[in-house]
Amino acid sequence: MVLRRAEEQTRAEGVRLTPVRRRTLEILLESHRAMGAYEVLEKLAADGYGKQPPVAYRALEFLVEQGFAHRIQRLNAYAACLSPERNHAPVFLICRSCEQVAEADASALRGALQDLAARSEFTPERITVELLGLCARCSAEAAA
Amino acid sequence: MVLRRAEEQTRAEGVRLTPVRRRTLEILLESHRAMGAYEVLEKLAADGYGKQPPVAYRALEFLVEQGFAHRIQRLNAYAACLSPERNHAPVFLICRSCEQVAEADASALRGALQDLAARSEFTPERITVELLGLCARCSAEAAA
DNA sequence: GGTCATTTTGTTACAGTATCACAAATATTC
DNA sequence: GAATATTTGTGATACTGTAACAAAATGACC
Repeated sequence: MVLRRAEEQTRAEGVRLTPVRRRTLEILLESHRAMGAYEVLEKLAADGYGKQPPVAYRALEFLVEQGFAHRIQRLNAYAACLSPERNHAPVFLICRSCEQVAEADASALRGALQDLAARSEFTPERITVELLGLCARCSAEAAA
Repeated sequence: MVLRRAEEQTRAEGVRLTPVRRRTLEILLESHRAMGAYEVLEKLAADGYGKQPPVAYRALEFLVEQGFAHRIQRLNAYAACLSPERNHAPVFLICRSCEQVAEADASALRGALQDLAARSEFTPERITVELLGLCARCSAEAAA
């Protein structure tokens, strides 16, 4: 069970699975859905915890750091498409330092993703593959 | 050249690459980065176009529809991790109808992604793979 | 060219998402 | 139990995105 494992792991790591944090994990587990931070916040507030956004954001951040939860990504930024063939599914290489975005071709991944979706009887409509990290130049600078 | 191709394609499709839309594409092309909608808006406003968010959002939406730009995804929702081993890189199967999130294992993709990153001399730190679509139940309901 | 329907642009107003800065409370260490 | 560090809570505010509607531009038709 996930909660039990979380308790053990936090004890082992010397970090604290405090009541808010624990309750936040429970909320995510109970819903089985992707939840917005404000949705989590409402439930925390209903249980007597703080009512302000940072309460939820901090607990969620902790869970993500510890690997107990994931941050599901959604829309926020735009980049021109450099190879505008119809229906291409690019991989984005996003540099977190200079914010340059490179596109690479995802066709090698496509087959694997289709298989995976088929095994779960899932019908994919939009595929998102992003690598966040450092581009060649910035990682050279970081090393210098 | 991307702009020229966009002109031809829009003419062929019978849609209009109006001045704002064209300028928006130029702005994205000039920056070579992922730009937020408000950043684009500032530049549009400086060029004498509208100053309100919808101006940028609409132009960007058009470009994405036509395949001239991509929407880069960012943080918005959270889900509990069901297999909290350290360093696992899950694929998310997100149902756009019921919002359930399933995790599948991405290890099959990992190799391909590493290769791809290596070829671009890119150092990945965080990998995001998401499939947005319909889960088995919702797609059955949609068919009914 | 003038009229009509359609599309596009612009604005106001507002909803949703996220962070900063600081105070109060709680644990941990010695 | 006093000192320190961590965590929680609050108010204020910034950033991101959308709804609704009016004005302007475009295209089709006569």
